[in-house]
Amino acid sequence: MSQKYELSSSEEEYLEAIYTTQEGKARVATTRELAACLGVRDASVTEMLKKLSEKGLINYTPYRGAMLTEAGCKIATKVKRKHRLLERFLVDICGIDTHESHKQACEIEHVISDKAIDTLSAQLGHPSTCPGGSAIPESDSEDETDVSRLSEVKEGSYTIRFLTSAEPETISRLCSLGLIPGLTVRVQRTSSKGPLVIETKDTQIALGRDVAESLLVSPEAMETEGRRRRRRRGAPSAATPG
Amino acid sequence: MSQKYELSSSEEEYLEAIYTTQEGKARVATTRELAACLGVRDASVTEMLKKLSEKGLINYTPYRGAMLTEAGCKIATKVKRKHRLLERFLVDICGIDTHESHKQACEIEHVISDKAIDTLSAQLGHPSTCPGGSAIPESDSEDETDVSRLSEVKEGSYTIRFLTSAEPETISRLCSLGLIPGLTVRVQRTSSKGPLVIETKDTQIALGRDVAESLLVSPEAMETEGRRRRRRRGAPSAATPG
DNA sequence: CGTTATATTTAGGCTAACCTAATATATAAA
DNA sequence: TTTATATATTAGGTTAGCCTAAATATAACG
Ligand SMILES: [Mn+2]
Ligand SMILES: [Mn+2]
Ligand SMILES: [Mn+2]
Ligand SMILES: [Mn+2]
Repeated sequence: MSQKYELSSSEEEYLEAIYTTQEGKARVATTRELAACLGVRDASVTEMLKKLSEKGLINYTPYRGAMLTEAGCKIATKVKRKHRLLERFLVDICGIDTHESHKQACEIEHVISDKAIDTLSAQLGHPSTCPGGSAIPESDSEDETDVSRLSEVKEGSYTIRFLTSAEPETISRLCSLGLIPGLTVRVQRTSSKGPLVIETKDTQIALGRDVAESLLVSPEAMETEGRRRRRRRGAPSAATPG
Repeated sequence: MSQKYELSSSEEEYLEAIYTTQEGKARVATTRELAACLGVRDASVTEMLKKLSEKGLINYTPYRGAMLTEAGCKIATKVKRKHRLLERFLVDICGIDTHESHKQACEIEHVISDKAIDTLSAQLGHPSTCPGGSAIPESDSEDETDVSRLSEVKEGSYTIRFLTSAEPETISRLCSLGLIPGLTVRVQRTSSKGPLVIETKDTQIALGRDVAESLLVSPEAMETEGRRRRRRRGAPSAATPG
């Protein structure tokens, strides 16, 4: 049933392109369209369409065009989701320009795992669109992570998940305060105006509202499986020396 | 001089492997070692060593082994840095297990840009080791973090970034003086002893040395190129629809 | 309907990065 | 030093994914 083929980057790329041309109106994608979209020659497209058809990922009628099958659509959607989330990440978090972020996203999308991308999505607050405005498909695996901006939470304990800001200095500042992912902080007072006072292990810090906005936190974690595993890491593995 | 070749993932991979076998002791890497490390056959290694040698990235003596040149080492270091930072990211932030994170990092490292990885490093608080414990090489591009304690700066204009103190009252005091994050102040005199005199928009304030210590400031920001560009982004580009 | 223009496929090549098998060199043992 | 073993290189082959040019199918037009 569910193909456990390992698809090549190129095969995924073609599926993604078909998905894109079909987006919304569900018409067939023509050879030329795809060639233009992918920056390859028509002949290369034909070749790949035959292969994808044999794998049951598209319905292909020679001289007529191609259309994703259920199976193909599932894969394409996943890839597109990764692409768009990665763009969000690269643009919003890393401050990469849109052209570069597209290029990088379109490579990383083929190697990043489903699990990693779901976490990333949570980190970003489950955005619904990519920087260009296109919709980001939902994940099929349910993964509730409760992430919000530090500037919006009420009193209590929170774990820092991520620093989001395109401004390097903001990040530097947060780092120099030790406010890095993994740290648990207590939010002390939250008057709707003025600085936010938070307490770390040994210090109190007042943060400007704007800065607090760039800190993504989740409620002090109950012991989750993922976290427990993470804490337990450490023992340098001889097998994967980095 | 500085090779503006675009290297393939594979070429980078070999450089990285040579780097790894050389790490610490600077001996040559043998064909067999590399083959084992990369999971390919000896013959494939020989082939690639010749190519890398021609590109001036390694010193290769047939039957003897290979060693990175200055140029090759620079590239290998960059790749390794990316690898290890990505592992940190995938393990710490995404909760991926070490084996998987190694595999993913080893692919992403070849496509993620220098700029993106530097931002990521900052996000993670500039970690010095990968999850396995190996050192993460420094970035060659300087990334200014310019935060210091008010008690230590010389005359000039500064912006208050944070109030840090173990004492809740200190923070309250500073807040009541209007010394909150975001405010720009001029430091007037800095005798090495005694109170510090600072000037805000409309007042002069004398601060005790100890209090000044809990104020983190950065130099009044000039408009940097990076910052300007970043602020300007935004307009969704029709060219790269995600 | 025939003719022309456009879109698509087929045929035949190329390159990077692998591989196996055969050969050559270097090192260790006798 | 000669021989045996381990290591490295060369020669020749395969595959995926691209290409160009030629052949063919479809669509558009008078
Ligand atoms: Mn892609
Ligand atoms: Mn893509
Ligand atoms: Mn790699
Ligand atoms: Mn690697």
